[in-house]
Amino acid sequence: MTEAPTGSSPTLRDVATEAGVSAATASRALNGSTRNVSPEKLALVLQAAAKLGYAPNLSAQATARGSTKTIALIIHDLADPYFSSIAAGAIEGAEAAGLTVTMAVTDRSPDRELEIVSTLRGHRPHAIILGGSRIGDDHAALARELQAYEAAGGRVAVVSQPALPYGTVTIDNHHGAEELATALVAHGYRRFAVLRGPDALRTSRDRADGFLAGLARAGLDAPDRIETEFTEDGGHAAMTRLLDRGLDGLELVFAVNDVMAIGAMRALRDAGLVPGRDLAIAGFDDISAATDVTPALTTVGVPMHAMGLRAIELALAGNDPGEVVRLPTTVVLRDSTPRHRIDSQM
Amino acid sequence: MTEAPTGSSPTLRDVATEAGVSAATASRALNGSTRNVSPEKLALVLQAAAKLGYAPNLSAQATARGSTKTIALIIHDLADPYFSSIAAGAIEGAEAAGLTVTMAVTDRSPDRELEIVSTLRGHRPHAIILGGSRIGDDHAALARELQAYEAAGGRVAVVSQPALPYGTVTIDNHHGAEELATALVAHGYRRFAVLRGPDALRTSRDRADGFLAGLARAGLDAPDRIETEFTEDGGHAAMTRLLDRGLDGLELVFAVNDVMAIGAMRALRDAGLVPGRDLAIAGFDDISAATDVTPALTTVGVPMHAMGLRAIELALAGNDPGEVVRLPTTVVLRDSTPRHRIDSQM
DNA sequence: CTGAAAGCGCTAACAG
DNA sequence: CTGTTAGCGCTTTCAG
Repeated sequence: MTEAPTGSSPTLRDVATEAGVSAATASRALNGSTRNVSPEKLALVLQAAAKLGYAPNLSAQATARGSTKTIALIIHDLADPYFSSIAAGAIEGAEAAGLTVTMAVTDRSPDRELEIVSTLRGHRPHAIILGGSRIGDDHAALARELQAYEAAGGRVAVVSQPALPYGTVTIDNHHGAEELATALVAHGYRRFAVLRGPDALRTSRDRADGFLAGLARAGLDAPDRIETEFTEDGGHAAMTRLLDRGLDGLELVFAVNDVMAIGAMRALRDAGLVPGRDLAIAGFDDISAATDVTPALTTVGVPMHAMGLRAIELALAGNDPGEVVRLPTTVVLRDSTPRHRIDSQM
Repeated sequence: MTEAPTGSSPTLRDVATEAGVSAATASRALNGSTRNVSPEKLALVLQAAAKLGYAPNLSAQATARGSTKTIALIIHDLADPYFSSIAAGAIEGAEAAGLTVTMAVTDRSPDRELEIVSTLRGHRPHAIILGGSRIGDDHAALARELQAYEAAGGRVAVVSQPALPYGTVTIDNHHGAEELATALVAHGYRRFAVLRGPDALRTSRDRADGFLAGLARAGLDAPDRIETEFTEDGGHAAMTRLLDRGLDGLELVFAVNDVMAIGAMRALRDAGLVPGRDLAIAGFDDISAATDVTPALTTVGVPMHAMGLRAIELALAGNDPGEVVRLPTTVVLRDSTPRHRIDSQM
């Protein structure tokens, strides 16, 4: 691959000579304590810089200073609204702090994630943000890499992974799902099924368990649980399976995330049924698509943008190493779970 | 047995001494022409690096080499599926080439974009990718900044902005919309309205114009044009306005992008109407939400992911400076525009 | 093949 | 306030 020579960018020295001052003065005028340089020279330097179209070499700055103005953000999938919202929040927070965001995507592969952390470490970023829950439970290698980074003075913050010993911003998946269950029971529903993701996925587990807990608290039996992929197609497939088997009095299906729920709705329509009327559906996350679908999807709102933002703050503040910030979720009842008729109460 | 001092990462020299070789050899073993170092020393160095958890300081590497292994990606809005898909494609391409992506978002502000280009230039990235169409037509300052970057050996590629003198990957918005119009006319539609974005937005203009051209070719009159925001709320507002004013025989509304179309569908439902039945709707982009809504949205498919990918390739190849890659769009007819009854053909 | 030495562009003590 | 002098961590001639 062609190595484009960056040779001809004007350097600090160019600016300095152009302005008739020393490199040190130029540096001070452009960055350092602006206070200590005379107004005239300051103007001269600024003018020279503008004339030459000077842009400081950030790499050189970084090596000289020993620290960078960047934040490394690792997420699993940019095309997923869940992650891109977190990323948007993180970027906003970073920019507010005058930091640039470097970003890499893992495609949900733990191996790739490990590799990325290792590479990113080379950038000596101010902080590394892990933006999403991990697939597996095997953190050993990742933890070691992170450990090394932190030992060298780096900061780490994690979104939605209460498993690592770093500042973490998360939500209470269990509680959110429990509240949803309670609200749905109050709406008159009694016969549920749960569409859940792979068991290894902590998030999925917590949400499914929370939902069951909510039902249990209302004195209801544990519902059917169908395991499937954590994706829209997964939701579609699971619902199709459910339909094949016969609904048999089922009133509401809770999918552990919105995309699954949306897939389930699609399966219903494919079978000639109307979501919300023939079978109620609820999801989790409140991605923007939740209000685009018809009927609008009942779900649990997750403050994704805020999570990204808070993760940055957590990393930058750097007080309590293991601090956990738990952001509140909100049950959002929409048309996919209309108030249920009383006579179905048993 | 040298222990890395707490608070800083092990350096190349640390690895070198640990392995009992010179820094130069360590450098060669870890990066340079692996050929020129003896197998034993190679092994020694690798082992030492692993033991110390060494991660090369990329900034230092960059200053020494004068070039970086990064690509700077500038995007308008990460939460918008259109841009995040482009970004995902770009990231994929960059990673395939062993490059890291640095990313900044402009929030659709030209000033911010300019500022960002200026800052990014300081990173001396291998290439800068502008990932989306610009709001205004005033490129002067941006062009100058980019010019300076390129003069210093940087590469630039642009997505969807045929206005700048750089490698550009784009789609034929005009043609795509024209084809859509033709297809819809063939479906029996005759009375249209167009929801368009701000006039300054080139993309919006081209799509609206293309649609009109398609109708004109079929011998139909120019339809109503409503200008609004380029967002879902904009689509909602415009459609609401349209409803207030009375549909008056209107059969189909074409919104210049999918999010606007989805907003319009929402407005319809808010008014108690059924999209697709009472009024047909079509959009442009084919974002994933287009298949989530009910009825599924007729639209023009844009290969966003591929655009991001090609932009990287274009930048990296660096042959023709002003090369324009035009990716094909595809009309996708879905349920939001059912075949129209013949008797409405007037 | 390998080490010594000279930078890369910038910052940060130190004297003046 | 400002110039001089050292580096930052790494790469890369240039001799051996």
